[in-house]
Amino acid sequence: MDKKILHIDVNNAFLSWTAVERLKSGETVDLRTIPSVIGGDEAKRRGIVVAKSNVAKKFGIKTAEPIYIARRKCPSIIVVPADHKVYRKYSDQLYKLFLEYTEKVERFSIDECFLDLTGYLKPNEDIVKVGIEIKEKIKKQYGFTVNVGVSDDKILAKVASDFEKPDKIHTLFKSEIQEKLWPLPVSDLFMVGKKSVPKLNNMGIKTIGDLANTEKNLLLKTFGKYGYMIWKFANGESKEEVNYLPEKPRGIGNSYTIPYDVGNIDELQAILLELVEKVAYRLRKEDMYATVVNVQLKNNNFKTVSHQKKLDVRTDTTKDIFDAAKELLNELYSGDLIRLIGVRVDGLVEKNEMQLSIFDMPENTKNKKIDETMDRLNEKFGNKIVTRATELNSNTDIN
DNA sequence: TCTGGGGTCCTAGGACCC
DNA sequence: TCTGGGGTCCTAGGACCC
Repeated sequence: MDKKILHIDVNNAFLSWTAVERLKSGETVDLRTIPSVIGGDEAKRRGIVVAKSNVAKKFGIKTAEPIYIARRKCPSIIVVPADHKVYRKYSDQLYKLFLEYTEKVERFSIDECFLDLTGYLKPNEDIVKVGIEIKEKIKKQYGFTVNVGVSDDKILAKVASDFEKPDKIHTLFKSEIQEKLWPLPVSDLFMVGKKSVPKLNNMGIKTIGDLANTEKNLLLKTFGKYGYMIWKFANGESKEEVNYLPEKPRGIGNSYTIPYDVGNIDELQAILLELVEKVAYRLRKEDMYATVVNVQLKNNNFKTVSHQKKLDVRTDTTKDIFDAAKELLNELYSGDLIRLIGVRVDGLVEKNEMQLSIFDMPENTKNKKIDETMDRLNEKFGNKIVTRATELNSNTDIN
């Protein structure tokens, strides 16, 4: 049976949500009606555009570009900081609303969901009508707009929601791809980014239609798996499912652009510990163990290097992760001036089941106890109240 | 006061094993 | 006695997404 899929995407999500929130608290200016962006703190060297109003877009302002460039394009631009709590709130509200239509809702990102309505429509009920109903309900109830893509293929639904914006619904059924999809530039296809476009263009592939009609094996030979994937997307044959069951993360990371360049490994190590504490805390919240630790450095020339290390023993303790991360930092650090430092845990495995035996040996229990206590105190009194910097940075073994 | 941060997945090459 | 080949694991880096 043909699938019935909606992809729903909030228009200028962060900016719209901030605008709505501000209007609710008495602000009279709607950020959506003036040149405005959500942006990072320039003084802290995080000054890029995260989201923009349609008015800002008319000035040629682009997402992810430095704010000083945006300001050059529009000197009167209003820059507003991000507020992830607000975004989470609206995202959750949307998700709940979608669940009224089907239990098969995939949260693809904070502001995008796929809805699989296959088998959830009444006899003769039109999926487009349902899409319109959802779109209008959101506008009326919450005061922001969304785009809706409708298709019998997941990837096509996603591409469709990206057609004309804002506050629009578009269909892109498999039967419509020749007319609606193939004339578009290949860059409009999901997963075709700015590195692939010139390579495809050099092969004479300019439109999605060109891609769809290129010999599959040529793409496979030139681009490997990736080539075959985008070929399937271009032909409306993604066969992708709406993954509505919550999934455990594959990795957890935290990185930090330091407001100034750092050329001192002790200082890097101190920052690394703070990052590890956050990562390890989240890992424990997920009830998972890590088997790989990864440290990344970006120098003042924006060159990025990373090292990773598989652990002999899976762990969720701050100490184990920090010990590994410290080693990796020492290997990596060559005396450059460092702009960003990051840590990730990967190869996550679920805690449940057997697996206990040798990993719960007595020498580990003390570190676990420390972590549990720290987590409780941090939850009670807020982060940063408690720090173990001295213990973990000293040379004494806390075992 | 020049360029974020969170992810996922893939690839290529080396080590190692049979 | 002139250098196999398949498989797995590990690592570093990169492409892409929002």
